[in-house]
Amino acid sequence: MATAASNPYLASSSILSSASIAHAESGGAGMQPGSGAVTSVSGGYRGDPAVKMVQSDFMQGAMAASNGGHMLSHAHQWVTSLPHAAAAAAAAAAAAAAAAEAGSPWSSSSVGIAGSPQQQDVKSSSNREDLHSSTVLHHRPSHLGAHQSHQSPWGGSAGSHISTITGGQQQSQQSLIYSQSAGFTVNGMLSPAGSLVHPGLMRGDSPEMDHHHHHHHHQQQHAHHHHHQQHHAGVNSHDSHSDEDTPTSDDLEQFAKQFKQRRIKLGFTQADVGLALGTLYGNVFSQTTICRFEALQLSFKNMCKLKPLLNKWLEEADSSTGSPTSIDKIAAQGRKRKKRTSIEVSVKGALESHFLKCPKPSAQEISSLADNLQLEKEVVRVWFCNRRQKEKRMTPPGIPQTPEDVYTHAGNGSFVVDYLKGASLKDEPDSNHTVTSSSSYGQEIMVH
DNA sequence: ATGCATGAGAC
DNA sequence: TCTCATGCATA
Repeated sequence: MATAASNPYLASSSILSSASIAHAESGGAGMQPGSGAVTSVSGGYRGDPAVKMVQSDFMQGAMAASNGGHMLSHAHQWVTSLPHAAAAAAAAAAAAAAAAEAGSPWSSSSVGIAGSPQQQDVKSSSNREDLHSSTVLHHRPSHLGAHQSHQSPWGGSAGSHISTITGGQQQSQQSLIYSQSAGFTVNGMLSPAGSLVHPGLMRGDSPEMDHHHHHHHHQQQHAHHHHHQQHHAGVNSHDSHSDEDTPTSDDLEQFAKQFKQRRIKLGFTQADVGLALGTLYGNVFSQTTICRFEALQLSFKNMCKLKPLLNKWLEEADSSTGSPTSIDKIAAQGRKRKKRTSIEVSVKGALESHFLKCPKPSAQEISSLADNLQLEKEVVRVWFCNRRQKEKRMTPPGIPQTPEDVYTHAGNGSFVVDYLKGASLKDEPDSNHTVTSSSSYGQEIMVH
């Protein structure tokens, strides 16, 4: 059998990346047309000895080590990369400031959308003194690709932004843990996160929107105690932004779009933003996350959580136009990460079909599947997990985000709309939605 | 821009 | 174990 992974760990040090030891574990046992997957190995590790191992670091290491007996029985192709460590001391300061500023960073009532192209709500008042703690924005004037896309009529959905919700605490502490603590002057309490914790999420829909009254959705499971306010519904005249309610999908969509435009105009890359967020509020984000936010490829809840932060960044960003003060980019990494296994297309197809039949295969099924496909069980398991997550994103892959170029004729694209609107049905412990296209499972959801 | 992966938390 | 939020590494 594939003896899966004959390739053991990658020696941490000294391995030169140039060598790619791609080894396909085509097993001898069963002959399969093609190897199941290739683990493209590239020397990971760009070790930086300098990077000290912070607690976080070692925590991770420990965990990884301990879990050795787990399921990754034989697959060992881990490379050491360093942990992202780092947040700067500045971050701490900033964070502290932020904390002070608003009892709850997230629940701030401030803001609305900055410069909206359209009418939109114009928030007034309720701005706090701000922290502007520093000009931590990295300037990155490099290129100004002014290719703003079209922002079309999302029309008016107006408002609502920010929410008190943001139950993101859960993981935020996690983030804090290993993203901060970069040595330096970081004191123990950098993060405000600890104090405010009111998870809970609820969602409302926008009253104004046309007539999709059939969406509802909560995508989150449980919300233990949300003392949220039910938020309006139809409400007030201008309404538009009641900071308390959860943004609607439309709000998020609009915000994301606007955010991207501004970001580009200001000359920042997604990575810059992610880093800036770290220095500003203590939570560092990767380019990936920013990218996904802009593309609405995050869960509804996640979008809601990030919006306030990005919104703040935007404010800071365009208020301090031209202020340099870039901070260094600390990119540390250093933990053992399994090499990314690339799954063959054919195999992916197989997985896709199985997914359609059963989104949540049992351990047994996974095992057999893995066996047939010559993949490690873990890989298969993870594949399904990721696949499921994908289903929950606000914007299914492949769907044009611009209403404009979209076929105006709503033939059946409606499904997409629905998807967007109700992007998340509360999920019961069991699978319940069998959405997705019916026709061809192909691999992408195609609307049209 | 995305695919595969890690880990903390909720069951 | 699964879900969720995130991100390294990649195509």
